[in-house]
Amino acid sequence: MQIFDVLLERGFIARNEDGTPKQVTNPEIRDILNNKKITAYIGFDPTASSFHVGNLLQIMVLAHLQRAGHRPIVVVGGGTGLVGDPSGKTEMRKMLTVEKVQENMNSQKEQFKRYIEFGEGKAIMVNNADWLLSLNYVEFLRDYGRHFSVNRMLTADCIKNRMETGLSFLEFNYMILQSYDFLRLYQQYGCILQMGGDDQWGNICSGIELIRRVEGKECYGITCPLLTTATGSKMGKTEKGAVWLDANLFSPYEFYQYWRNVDDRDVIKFLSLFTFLPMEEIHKLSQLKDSKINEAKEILAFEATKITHGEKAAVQAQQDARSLFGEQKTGESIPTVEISQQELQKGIWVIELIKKSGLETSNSEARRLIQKGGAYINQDKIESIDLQVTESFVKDGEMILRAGKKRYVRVLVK
RNA sequence: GGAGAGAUACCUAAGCGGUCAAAGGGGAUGGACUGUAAAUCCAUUGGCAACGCCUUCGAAGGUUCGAAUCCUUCUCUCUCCA
Repeated sequence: MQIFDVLLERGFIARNEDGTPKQVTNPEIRDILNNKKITAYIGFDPTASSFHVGNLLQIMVLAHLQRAGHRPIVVVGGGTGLVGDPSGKTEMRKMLTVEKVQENMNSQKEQFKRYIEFGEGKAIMVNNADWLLSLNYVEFLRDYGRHFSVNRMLTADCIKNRMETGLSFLEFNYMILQSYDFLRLYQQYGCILQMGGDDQWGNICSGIELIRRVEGKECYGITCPLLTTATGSKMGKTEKGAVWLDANLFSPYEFYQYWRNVDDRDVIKFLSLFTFLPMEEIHKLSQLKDSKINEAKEILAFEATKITHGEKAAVQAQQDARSLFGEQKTGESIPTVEISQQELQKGIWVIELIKKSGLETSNSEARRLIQKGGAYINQDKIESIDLQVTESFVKDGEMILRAGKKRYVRVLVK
């Protein structure tokens, strides 16, 4: 099967009821993608120091394109990040400082390398600050501003939606800058396809329009569906916030657990999107019913963790998960805090220890957890809020704290 | 620049002089049930070595025995007009 159809089947391209692609500017792109080698891009604004699972879909698209022999371009939004994309948002994002954007950009760059191969003849990474920041205002308006119709822009969903809540001129310009990005990439790299999230439709179309006017050439756009989980919430949000791809913000174990705990109804969808397993295999897994689905969830968790954190971390996370939910009740990859021998000799108040472990953030919360009967130390329920934890609780140099059924922290004594 | 409306906890949204640490909903957390799932049910949801005390209703002042609630000024947001 060829790449366009692969993307379609795996769910990267939204489908209509009858299975035909829904969000493609021009059906010609199917033949082009299937039969030629082209250059395609997706832009990423550096709004945070790490990507999260919500961004993963777009990254996977580029990885698939590369595997199919196309040349992906990653556009890092060093310039557009300073403006802020209003698409899909109900209110203006906090303006990022120039330094923060720079910092975020640097750490994001490293993350791409786990999914996409860069280098001679391979994928390209560019920063739109390189051309956007040096633009001359009046010159830019005369050369490109004249191609944009305000009337037209106002009808784009991403702008229209903001007519209610308000839209600053700064954000209004985002679309123009992104369109200009596409034009530059077309001119410089022959890039003819832009992909992006569902909310990027307006921005992408606007870029295609600009290229048509300036260069008289037809380019293409495909958007990916906006992912929500079966329960309707946004993909990649947990109680603790976003599911980060950075191991320091979100440990491989927790990452593994995120996938291990997805809703039954999402398993097949996620296997298609977030692993490289062949579809035949995924179809087989979709036959699993009821509690058997857990096997599919394990595979999903393992494969997804492998892609983001590497095989070694995935093996470790899987091992630890099995041991924690099985007999052993320990593991190296679970979130770990350290405590000193001296501190323990004096004895430490459980509530203090729970707070230290990060399981809860205040004494009151820790106290409530114990009172609700959800706090455990080394698998024994903590019965009293007055418990003093001493060396007698240490086994093999560590203690395992647990809140509820799933939240584990390892306390390492040193 | 002119006229009006508003700002309440993680979000939403009641309260409009004491009974307010602040209803309801959502979310989150713990428990029951399960399959580390969903749905459902119960409980908890400002802080504090805690039947008490301390700090919170945009900010600062004021009125009052008593303020989220009334008054003044300020900041910000929205709507209409220019």
